[in-house]
Amino acid sequence: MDLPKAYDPQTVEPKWARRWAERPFVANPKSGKKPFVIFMPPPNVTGSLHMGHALDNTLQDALIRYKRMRGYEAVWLPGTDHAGIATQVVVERLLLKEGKTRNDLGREAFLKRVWQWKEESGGRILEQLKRLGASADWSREAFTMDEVRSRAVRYAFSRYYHEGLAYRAPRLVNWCPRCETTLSDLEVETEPTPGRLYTLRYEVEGGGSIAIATVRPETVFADQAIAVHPEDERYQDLIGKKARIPLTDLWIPILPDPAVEREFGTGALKVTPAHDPLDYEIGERHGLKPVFVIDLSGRMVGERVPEALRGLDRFEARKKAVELFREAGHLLKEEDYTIQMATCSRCATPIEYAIFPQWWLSMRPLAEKVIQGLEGGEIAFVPERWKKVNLDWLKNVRDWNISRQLWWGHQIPAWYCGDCGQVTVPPPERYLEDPTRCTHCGSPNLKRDEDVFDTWFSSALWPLSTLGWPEATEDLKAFYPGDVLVTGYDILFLWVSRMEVSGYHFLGERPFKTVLLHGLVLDEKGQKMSKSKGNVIDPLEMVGRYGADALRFALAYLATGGQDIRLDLRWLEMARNFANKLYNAARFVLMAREGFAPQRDEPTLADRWMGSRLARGVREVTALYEALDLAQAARAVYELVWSEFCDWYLEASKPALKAGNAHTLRTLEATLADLLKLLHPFMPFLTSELYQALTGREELALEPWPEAGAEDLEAEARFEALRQAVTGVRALRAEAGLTAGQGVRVHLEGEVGPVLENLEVFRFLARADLLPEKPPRALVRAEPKVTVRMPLEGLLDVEAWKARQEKRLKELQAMAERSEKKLSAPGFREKAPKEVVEAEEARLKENLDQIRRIREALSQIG
RNA sequence: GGGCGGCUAGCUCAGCCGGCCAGAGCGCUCGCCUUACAAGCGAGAGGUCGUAGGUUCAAGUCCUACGCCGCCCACCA
Repeated sequence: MDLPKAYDPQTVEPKWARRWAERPFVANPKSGKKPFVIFMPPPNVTGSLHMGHALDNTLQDALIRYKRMRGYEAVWLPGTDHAGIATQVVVERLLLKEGKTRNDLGREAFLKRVWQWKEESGGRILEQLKRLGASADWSREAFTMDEVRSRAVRYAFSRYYHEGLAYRAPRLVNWCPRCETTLSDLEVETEPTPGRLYTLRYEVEGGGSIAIATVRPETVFADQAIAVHPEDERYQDLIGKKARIPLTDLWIPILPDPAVEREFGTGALKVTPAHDPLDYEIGERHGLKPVFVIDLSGRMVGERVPEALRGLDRFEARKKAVELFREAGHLLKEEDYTIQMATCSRCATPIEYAIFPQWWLSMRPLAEKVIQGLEGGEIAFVPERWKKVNLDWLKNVRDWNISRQLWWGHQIPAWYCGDCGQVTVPPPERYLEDPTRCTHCGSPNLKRDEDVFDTWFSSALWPLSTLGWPEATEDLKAFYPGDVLVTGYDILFLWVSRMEVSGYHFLGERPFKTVLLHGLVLDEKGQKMSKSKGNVIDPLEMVGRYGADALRFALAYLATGGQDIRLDLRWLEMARNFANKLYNAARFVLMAREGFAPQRDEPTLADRWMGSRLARGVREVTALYEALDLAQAARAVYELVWSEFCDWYLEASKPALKAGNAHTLRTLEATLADLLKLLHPFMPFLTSELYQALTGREELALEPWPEAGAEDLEAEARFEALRQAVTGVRALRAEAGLTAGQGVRVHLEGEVGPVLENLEVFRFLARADLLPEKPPRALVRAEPKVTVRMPLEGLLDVEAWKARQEKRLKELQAMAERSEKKLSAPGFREKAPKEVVEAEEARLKENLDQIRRIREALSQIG
């Protein structure tokens, strides 16, 4: 064997990545195996892999690989999302370099460009996932705008429309002036922004005035009323009167409305239905007409706006308007104030509002079915706390604006009649046919809606559409509902809830059985990673530096309890070192096998011990995978591999190997093989490589999961005595100031049988020989099962040893005291379970015994 | 305004449906190139488990307040 001493992932990983990409794990709906299905959250075609994807897909791949080895028909359906705005923006930016806009090209040519771009670079992110080792069914790769998925979108809309759940209506909607499209409420964020609160005086008819507070003084020209709380004593005599908008001759009523907060500002609110959602609602209650003074590009428009402000950008206009009010004596007060600014979640531009007809989805009735399902426990949440969050959202859900004024996306399959003005949407039975005549008046004068659907409208159908719905495909029959949906909690509402809605509505059933929500990957300071902050850690760079296995293992190791992960590169080092450790352990086994000359074949104590620990390990790790606790599973395997297999068994096996014990070699090989299997879901590359070298078998991913064997408690107890003897010698050696190379002779007392029967193992591990006689004066180490004595001869450092013993004595006494107190506490013996009491007694006895032995040793040294 | 998460060793984190002496990785100290591995081996040091109460035979673990840090939802302009 001339394997290099240090493991180099770069020479191993690409080979396997290519193999799994070129010959993917293809799902077979007719295998007869029990299916285990995961829908991969489709990354944006525009995107490149970030740590969130790496985490998300590591967890999914670990589950899929685990279940595949357990004998399930493991189905992982991958794909990408067309990501409406994001993609359109990318291509528009490319056009800009040629000095063109999308309008220069026109819709058709522009879309051609986007598709072209998508074909060229849209597959990049999936290629990156393949490098991470994702064992998805690449033969079933889906795209939210491919033919099958487009059919699903058309069918879903047709159903919704004809069931009266999708409707078109003019309402106040969120508008992003930069993206030039409407946004759903979920795509609007509120950003605390330093600003100013202005108090303005409005003249009231018949003399007097009323003061209002506003952060948007430029919108006063769109005011339709002033509202005060109905029970506000200060304003009772003003209700019903009219006030004049400053700088204009426009008079607006003073109204009572309960939505007004009396404590805020002056207690009087200017009502501007066209430029504020709350005002819009108040306006609806009082029949006010929304009037716009800001257009879709964010500029001041309309006759109501004083000429000096007309055409100005909204923020420019604000400054100017304040000046005008000040000059005219309308500005009563101006103070610093933190504005809760509504911004576009994509581009952070402050939102405006607009009213034009949009398609809406009635969420209330749709959510109802989901609520029932969730309350009936049909979908499990991990961690559980998200269930309530999900339910609360569903219970308060508002209608969803599904239209977007973009070109890239699914164009809404609705046609408007040029004659009667009515809408025609193809019925579900002929959902793929474009209508040629208006269904209301028969006119052929039809024009298709120019808008496209919100990207999330197609994402919401993902669990259905990836299986070929609405066709009754084999896949759909075999693989719906999915088993575990793995994603970040940040898209619980945007995506998960909406899939629940689609699933329950169209198939009458939950789309998945369990939702596993993991945390977000943050930078070392706990901040979100973003390009603008420059704190992004690129997963592929980490793959290059540490290997994909190490990245995967570190992420899985850290994904505890759905907690956010502050990425610290030290964890990647830990994982890389672990891979190296495993690699070297395997190298040892392979080297041991080479030229091995069997002399005997009998199980050693160490063999039996390892078998027992492995049995327990398999049982524990398997249970953790089943509980979806992948972080603890990763930790348990780490412990098993490093602290048990490498630290003890590998070392203990050396004398037996030298003696030609074939049983030990077989145990080494078999244990390693099982450990590789347990670890494979986290570190697929290295484990596959090593398994192949060890067994000659081609594909570890397709090997069966290990069965937990029987535990051997007797062997464990006896090996434990041996371990304590070894540890005792090592500690004494260090306390006495001896180096590891110096051989020592020690006397053992207590449970010495295991040592005597495994003398070579003891001598090798402890580098010590046994003294037959108890030395009169010795440094002593009192372990629970054995007492180790090292004769006081030569230059032993007695002081260091003494200090150590004194310290140990104090600890033991403190513990013994605690035990005694506990045992004598009223109620303990009566109320605590028998095992607990017995364990406490045993502990006390052991501690007292150790104390006695240490005292004895100290007194003999003097 | 409502809700959620975090606060455990110098650092980054496990443990929290109560019960073996509170753990890991890194860092630190001492000693080792021991024929798988210095990305390593052996031996150690290092925690009033945010604060204050409470429940319990028993509390990082459950309850109640409070304090910071962070996130989500919501119509105080």
